[in-house]
Amino acid sequence: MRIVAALEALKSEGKLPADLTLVGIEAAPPRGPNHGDVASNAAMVLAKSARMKPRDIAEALTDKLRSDPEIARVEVAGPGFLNITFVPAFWQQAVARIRTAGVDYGRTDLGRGERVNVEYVSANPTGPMHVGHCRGAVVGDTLANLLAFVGYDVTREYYINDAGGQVDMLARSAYLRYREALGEDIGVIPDGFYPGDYLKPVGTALAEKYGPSLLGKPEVDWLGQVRIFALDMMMSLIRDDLAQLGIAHDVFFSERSLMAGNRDIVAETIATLRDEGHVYQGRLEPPKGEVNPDWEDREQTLFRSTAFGDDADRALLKSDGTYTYFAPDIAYHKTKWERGFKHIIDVVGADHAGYKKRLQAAVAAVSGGKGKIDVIFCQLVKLFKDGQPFKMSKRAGTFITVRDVVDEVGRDPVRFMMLYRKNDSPLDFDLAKVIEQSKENPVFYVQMAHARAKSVFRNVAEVFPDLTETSRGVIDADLTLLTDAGELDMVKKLAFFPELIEGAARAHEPHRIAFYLYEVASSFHGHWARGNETPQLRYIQADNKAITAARLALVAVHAQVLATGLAILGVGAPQELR
RNA sequence: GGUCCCGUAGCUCAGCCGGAUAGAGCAGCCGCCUUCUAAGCGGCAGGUCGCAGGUUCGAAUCCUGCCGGGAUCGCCA
Repeated sequence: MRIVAALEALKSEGKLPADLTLVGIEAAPPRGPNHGDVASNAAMVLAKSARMKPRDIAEALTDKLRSDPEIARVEVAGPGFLNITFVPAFWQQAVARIRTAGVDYGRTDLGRGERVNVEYVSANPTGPMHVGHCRGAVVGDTLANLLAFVGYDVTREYYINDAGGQVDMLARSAYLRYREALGEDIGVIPDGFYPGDYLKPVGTALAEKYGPSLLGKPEVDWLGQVRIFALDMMMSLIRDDLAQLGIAHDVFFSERSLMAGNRDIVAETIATLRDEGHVYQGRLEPPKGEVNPDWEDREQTLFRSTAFGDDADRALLKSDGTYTYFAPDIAYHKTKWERGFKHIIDVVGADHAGYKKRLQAAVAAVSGGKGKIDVIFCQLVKLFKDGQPFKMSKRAGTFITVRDVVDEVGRDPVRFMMLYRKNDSPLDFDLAKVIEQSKENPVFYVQMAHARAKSVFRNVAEVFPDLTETSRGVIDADLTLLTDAGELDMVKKLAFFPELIEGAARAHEPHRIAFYLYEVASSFHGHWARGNETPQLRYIQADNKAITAARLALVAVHAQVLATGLAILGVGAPQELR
C-alpha cells in the first residue's frame, strides 16, 4: 500500500514514467530476519517497463518511504529488493488493531455476499461413513467455513447417490436381514450383497413395520418400499457420523429426485442440450491400452464435452437405456446453476480424477459458459494399523468407521490431521499413531498454545485480580511497553493473519490455516520458554502492573487469533489441556 | 496408451500465480523443569529441491521432454 502510494508520488514528480502500470508488485515477509519486516520486489518488477535500473528505482522509492513515520529503516539489497523495517510502535499498535477487530479480525469482504455451493462428502448411502470419507468431509467443511468467513454466502450440500444399482443391492441386502429378523436362517451373505452388521437393525425395523407381509413376494412388490426405508436409515446413520465430525449440511440433494414424480429433469436437460448441439448420437473410440473384453462398438447418446476441453465425449445412456452416472450429474449441476450459485465447488476423492474436465464441460454447457466450478481432489487416505497397510472394503464388511475413530481419538485430532496436509498429497493415517502417540499430533501443540494463554489469565488473578481479559486495564494498556523481540515476533505473526486467510480462501486451500496456526503457536511457546530462563520476560510481572497489562493484551490477541483460526478448522480451542 | 496428482533432509511433509543463505515435525546428538502448563524450549548435524533442457536479471516454483510412484479410462458410482 505504502509502496504503491510512493510509486504514484514518484510518477507525479516525473521520476518514473507516468504511464507505468503497477502490476506484480509484492510486499511479503522475507525469509530471513536480516531483511527487515517486509520485503518488496517493486523495483525489479518495474525496471523493465520503466526502462530504468532496478537500483535507481529502489533508491528513489527509499527516499519516499523514509518520510513515513512508521517506517524505521529502508534498505536496498541484492539486485534491488526493498527491505522495510517498521518502527516498534507500528507493531505495538497492531495489537490494538487486532483486539479492536475482535472475532472479526481476519474477516474480509472477498466474497461480497456472492452465493457459493460447496458439495462435499456425498458418500454412497449404502452404509456408515468410513475413515476414507473423512478427508473430503473435513476439507469441504473447512473450506465452507473459510469462504463464509470471507464474506461468501455458502451453502453446504450433500448429493445422495440414491438412483444407481447400488441402492437396489442395499435394498436386497436389507430384505435379507428382514428375513433374518423374522427368524429365517439366511446362511452366508451372497456375493455382491452388503454384508455389514449395520444392516441388521434395518432388517429388524422392517420386520417391526411390515411384519411378515413382505415375505414370499416377488422383488418388484417390495423393492421400492424397502429401498426407501433402508435409504432413510442409512442417511440418518451418515448424518450421525457427520455430526460426530461437527458437520451439518444445509441441503441433502437426492439424485433420484431429478427423475422422480411427473418430471424427468435429466431427460429435460438432455433434450435442451441436444437442441443446443451439445448432445448427439455417435460412436466412441474404445479406450487405448488394456483391452476391455466387454467393449462393444455401438451408437450411443453422447455429450460433446470435447467442445469444452474434455478428452473424449461422454456417454449419457447405458446399453440398457438407463442413465449413466454422468447424465443426472449434468442435470444436478444445472440445478446448482439455476438455484443461483455463482461459484460451484465439488470436493471429491482422487478416484474421480478424470471427472474434472467433464464436470467443467457440463457446467459450461448448462450455464452458457458463465458458471464457475472448481473441483477439489482429496488424495487417498492410506490407512495403517500397527504400521501395516490396512485394506478396507465396504462389500467385504472390513472397514473402520468414522465413529470408531472419533470415539477413539476425538473429533479435534481427526479434523486437524485431515487438514495438516495439502489435499493433493496422499495422507497416511496410522490408527496406532493417532491413538497412542497423540501427543505427536500437532493439534495438541496448537491447542496448548491457546490453553497456556488462558492459563496466564487464570494466574494473574492472584496478583492483579482486576486485570481480566476484557478489563479496561488490559484494553487500555500502554502497548509501547512491548519492546522485547520475542513479543514483537508474536505480533508480526498475528498481523499476517488477514493475508493468510485471504490467500487460503482464494486458493481454496484450507490446510494453509492449519500450518499457520502451528507457526503462531510456535512463536508463543518459544517466547514462553524464554520466560522460564529469563523471569523478566514472563507475562506476569508482580511488581509492574503496567508491563503486565501490556503483555496480557498481547496474550489476549494471541488467544483470539488462535481461537478464530481453530473455529474455521472446526477444532476446539480449550481453556486448559491437562 | 490417454488424463489427473505426486517426487524437497534418514522418515512424514510445508514452501510452488518466479525472488535473497530452501523450512518444520519425527528419528540422531548436546543442553534446559524449586520458576506463568517440559503435551514445552534452545542448539548441533542432516539437501546436486527425481533427471535433462528452455524462458528469465533471477527457477524448488513457469514451459517441454524423460524417469519413478499413485489414481483413473463407455455399459460402477
